[in-house]
Amino acid sequence: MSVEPRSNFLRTQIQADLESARVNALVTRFPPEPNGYLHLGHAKSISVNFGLAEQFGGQCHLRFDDTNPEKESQEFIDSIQEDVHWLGYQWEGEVRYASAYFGQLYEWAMYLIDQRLAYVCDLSAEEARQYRGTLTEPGRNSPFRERSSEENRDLFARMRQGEFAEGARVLRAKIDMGSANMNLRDPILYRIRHASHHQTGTEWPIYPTYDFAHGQEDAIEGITHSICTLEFEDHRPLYEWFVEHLPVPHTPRQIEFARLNTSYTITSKRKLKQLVDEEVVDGWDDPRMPTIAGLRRRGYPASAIRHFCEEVGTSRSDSTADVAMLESAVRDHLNQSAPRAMCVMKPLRLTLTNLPDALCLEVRNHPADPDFGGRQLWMGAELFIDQEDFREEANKHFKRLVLGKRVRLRGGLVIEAERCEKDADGGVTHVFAKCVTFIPGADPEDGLKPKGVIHWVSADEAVPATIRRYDRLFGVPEPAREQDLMAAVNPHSLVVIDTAMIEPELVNANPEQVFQFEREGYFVADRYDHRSDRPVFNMTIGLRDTWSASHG
RNA sequence: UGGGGCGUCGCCAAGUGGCAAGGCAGCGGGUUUUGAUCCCGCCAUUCGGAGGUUCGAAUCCUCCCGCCCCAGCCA
Repeated sequence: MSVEPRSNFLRTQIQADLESARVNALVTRFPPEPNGYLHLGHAKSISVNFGLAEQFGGQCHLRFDDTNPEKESQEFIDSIQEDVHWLGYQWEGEVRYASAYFGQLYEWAMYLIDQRLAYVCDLSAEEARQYRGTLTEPGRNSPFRERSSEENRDLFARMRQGEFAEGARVLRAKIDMGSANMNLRDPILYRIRHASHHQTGTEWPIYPTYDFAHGQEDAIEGITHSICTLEFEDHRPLYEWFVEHLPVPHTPRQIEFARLNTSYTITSKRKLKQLVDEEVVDGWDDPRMPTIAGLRRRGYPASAIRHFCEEVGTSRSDSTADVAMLESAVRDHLNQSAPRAMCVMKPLRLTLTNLPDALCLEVRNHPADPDFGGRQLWMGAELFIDQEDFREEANKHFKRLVLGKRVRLRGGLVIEAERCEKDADGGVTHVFAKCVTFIPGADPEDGLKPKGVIHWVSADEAVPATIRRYDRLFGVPEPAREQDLMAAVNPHSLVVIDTAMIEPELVNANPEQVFQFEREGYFVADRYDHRSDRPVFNMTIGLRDTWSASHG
């Protein structure tokens, strides 16, 4: 089930770096800002960074890039660690924090000041924006650009002491206001924030920006390959500028790859939050959410998510992977790992008119893997089958139960429908059938084998259960492009069925345990809501269906 | 319109001058006590376009076209 690592530009590059001894051993890092829940896009980054370290016998760090206290919290730090673990990865050593390097970063800022490569700028945010110029016009030098090192040291030290108001001053690198690369137009290194930080409390009234922090964090940790997404490409010259001008202990290198987009899904934090806030979903871990917590609650195996990330590849071209690839990986893994069971979604009473005694059937838990063992199922005269599996009359394409026709009850006998009862509206309420065979697994003696098999549960033993059937949250392939996101929400993304009847053993399912309900799909015992006296299963994904689409 | 990237099958994606991998989707057929799984077969004479170099080009050169990113004291 594991996928062979396939060739991609990162592996090629790392291989070359190792062979040329540019680096001795690979060290990567997954550096989320703890300001939200991880989603499928993060899973890709995690799989790239941890996967590379695994493949090349290197290390991967987990580092919280916590340089902006206002948006971050401990809650996210905890959930991110849980998600990374759940995905099957373990970071090297302790969890790292950018905030743990604030002291070193401060010293390096002073170093740049001494080198006359950084200065305190008193321009307001609005003024700074005007001085920056535009994409086609160069910027102008700040009037504060030529302050002496002494004055800059004093001012920066006082910024650090908390003497100034937020927005009053910033520390900037002195690079080139005329650069065609906006990031080099005297980028901001530090800003004043009188905010409490989840790790450092009120120790720091100034916080380094991403640009001033990231490469140096990498250097401190000995990261050899700092892998990020394409939008940071323009930041690379700045990343390198700091590494070059500062006395850092290592020389990390930034490499960018295209972020993962998946059809029918959205990964914008703002939009996901909107879904939660407007109660379109039941929370960040709603089984319809593309968050790791949501995918987990949906029953998607971590191994399938890893498989998908590997299969989709890693390149530098913007692309949108078909969500069908993810679904295929999920079915693939679950087909092999999920024990089979039976669940009747819409029960229709079936009476076997000529069954002498209840039978105890021995049923396999997996059709292809004997290691799953078997279970005993009682088949009495009173059963439930699905309403969808019976018709009074039908053409030959309908391979289920039809009046006067035969069908096999999964794991049991071959029966033939004799008659049915209907309610005032003409809906079938009860089917009567006779057994054509009486030995489980046997074929009819007259040689007329049924062409269909349907699932069933014992009316006496089956237990009622709540089934939550999920479908795609959005009805359009690129919801991110929708002007009105809410209008693109699939109104049938969740259908709750309270009338389902399950095999009795299923009440003992462990939370998060996935079963294949035969002929229906894969279903997971809800992590939080499933109880033996009140079973709740979430539909992970349906079985591949090449019939109903073309035949209704 | 400045700078930086990216264009290989419906969707991903290998390929780095020598016969265009693979996966997903799709389509045919076989097996099957799940209309599932599994198995077999089909699915790019052509790589955004046009020129050029070469015995030979998706790969090198030139021009053109399209898409993405950058003007936060976010990351």
